[in-house]
Amino acid sequence: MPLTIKDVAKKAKVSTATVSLVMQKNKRISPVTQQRVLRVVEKLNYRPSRIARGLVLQRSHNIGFVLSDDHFLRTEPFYTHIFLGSEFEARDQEYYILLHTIPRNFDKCKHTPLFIQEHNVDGVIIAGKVPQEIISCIEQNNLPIVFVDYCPPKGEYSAVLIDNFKGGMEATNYLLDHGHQKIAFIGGDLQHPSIQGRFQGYKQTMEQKGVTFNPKYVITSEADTTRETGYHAARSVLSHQSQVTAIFSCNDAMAIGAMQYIRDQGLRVPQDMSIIGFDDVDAAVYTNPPLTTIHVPKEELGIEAMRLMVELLKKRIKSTKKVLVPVEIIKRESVKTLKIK
Amino acid sequence: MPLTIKDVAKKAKVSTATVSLVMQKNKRISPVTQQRVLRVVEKLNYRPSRIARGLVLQRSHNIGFVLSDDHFLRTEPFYTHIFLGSEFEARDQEYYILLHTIPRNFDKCKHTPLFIQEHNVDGVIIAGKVPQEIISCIEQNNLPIVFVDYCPPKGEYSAVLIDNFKGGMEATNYLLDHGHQKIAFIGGDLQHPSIQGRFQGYKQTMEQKGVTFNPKYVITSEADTTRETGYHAARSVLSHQSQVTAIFSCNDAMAIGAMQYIRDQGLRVPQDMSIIGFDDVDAAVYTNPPLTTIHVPKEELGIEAMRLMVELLKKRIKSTKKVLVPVEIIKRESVKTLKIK
DNA sequence: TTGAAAGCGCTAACAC
DNA sequence: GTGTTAGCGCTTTCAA
Repeated sequence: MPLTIKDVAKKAKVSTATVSLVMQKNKRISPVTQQRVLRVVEKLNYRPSRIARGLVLQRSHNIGFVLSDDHFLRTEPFYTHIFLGSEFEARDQEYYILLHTIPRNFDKCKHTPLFIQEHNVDGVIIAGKVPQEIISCIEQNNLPIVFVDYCPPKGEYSAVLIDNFKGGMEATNYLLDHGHQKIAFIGGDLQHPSIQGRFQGYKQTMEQKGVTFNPKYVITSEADTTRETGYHAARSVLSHQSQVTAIFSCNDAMAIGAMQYIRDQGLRVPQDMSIIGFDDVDAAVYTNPPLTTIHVPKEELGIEAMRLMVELLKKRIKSTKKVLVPVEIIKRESVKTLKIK
Repeated sequence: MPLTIKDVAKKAKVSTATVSLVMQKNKRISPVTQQRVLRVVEKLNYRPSRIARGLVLQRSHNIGFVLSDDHFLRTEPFYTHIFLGSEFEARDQEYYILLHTIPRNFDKCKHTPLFIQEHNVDGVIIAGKVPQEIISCIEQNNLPIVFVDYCPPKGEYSAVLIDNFKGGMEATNYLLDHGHQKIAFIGGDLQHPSIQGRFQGYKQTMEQKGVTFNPKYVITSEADTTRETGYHAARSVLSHQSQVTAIFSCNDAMAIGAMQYIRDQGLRVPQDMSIIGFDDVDAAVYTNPPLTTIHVPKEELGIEAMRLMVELLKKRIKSTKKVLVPVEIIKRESVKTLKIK
């Protein structure tokens, strides 16, 4: 019942091949027939079936987007923004995204994306850390991969990454410039490249500026980087390192948790403790006081990932490319200028 | 290069028809050949191509999911949860979701989902309010629609809706039970069915309980239902209706904004003003104090929508069905018991 | 119980 | 410049 190329061909009194060529804006067709066909197309409101096209072209024009539901459901909607960025760009490029979230209790059989084996995607974007099995499966099927915000340390991969190191430097410099010297770093697993990058930015800046780096000021015992763990990390800092005047948190979620702990202790931010975050999450505007942080262009990460994927798809040869997305400091009200120096 | 039904057929020494039948668990195949084919399928790790299947079956096994990006990007990730609910259920049912977000500056030509005309979805789920043109376009293409959280007042549609009226009643009853009588209602456009439902629940409960309903306590002049408008609405209430002891906000976002205003005035929640929200948004746990609110099972809304869609797709005949999802009150700390009564 | 063959809607090589 | 036709991977009649 739905409209097909035959209907258009019949009505325009041409062959289906001609219609097909016109739809592809092929030059070989005379302007006259082209106009005739186009008029019918418009009148009938015809669009070639993506599925039929996909079959003959052997390309689905879909891109898989894989991330853990844990990441997606985070209180701070960081990955949501990345995902939406990719979605916007996909639409611009006339691709569709097939989202696949991975549950915490990953089961290889049950949770490997169907779209891989069913040849329903041309490539897949992986946001954040996912089980290695998924990556292997995609590679076995010879599909191009673009990583966003996380890239396996081993192997040659295409990826869109945050300039974590530079962000760490900027945050630390900002605190230093405001007279802070005893700066704590709170974060989760230092093995994670993002956290490590941010930490290295902090550490190296301290050393460059001739401020002694004190490992006691570094709290990275927490497994996760949530508001809860930020709360705990702040407790560690305040109870054992009372000289600390500022905290650089590896992300906003932990910074928000830390602020909560500080407030619960009857102290005030920034009067009694300065704090700077990383990510510039939605909630950072609404904290009390608003959180000074390193802005990560989340939509842009997603957009760049999609662009990179399309680029990879265009050139037939396998190649890898890394895109580093810049960050910038957003000055709000959680850092105080220290007079005593 | 990718694995096809032919490869399996050849290796199992049967025809492609037989393989196809086996894949569909068709009884007509003898257990012996069935086993033989299945073994090859397993060994080769074969899965029928979704696209080829789609072409011959005339079903894409994709479901479109349409919502405004405005809704998706809200500070409170309400629709994100609905979307993820649908995604979970889709995977369970071996469907895929094609997301399509609609920008604020909707342009009929540019922003009508491609997947409709390209026969790339079997049906579409519409979450929240979207332009009428989209709905018309889907209907013209004879695709089933399931609405979530909003349903056009006119016409017979399938929809999954929140029991807003009951939620409004529960919230109001809770305040009444805690001794409040002068209860303000703050909300956005009363024409919106959700807000209207919540408001009616409030109004009718007041009247039923013999508490005079005072229209002056109703602030619905705001166009939107954001933290900002909640802030403004609270200002209206506090400056003109100083007798009010409690506020019922039509959603959590406005409630959070209202709390901010109250705090900015040097007043405290709930000591000086009680407040109850609606939605049970992620942030409601983190407010100071945590917000008492009406919980809306957001994932479930998405799941139900997807289930309804699949149900519609199974029975060939057109039919409509409405699902009402229940809500429940979540008691936290933003409502005080009034002693004076 | 199994296989041959047609055909889903489209593209592209080739013929005219 | 345009039409004919084979075929993408699969399902499904129909025949054997």
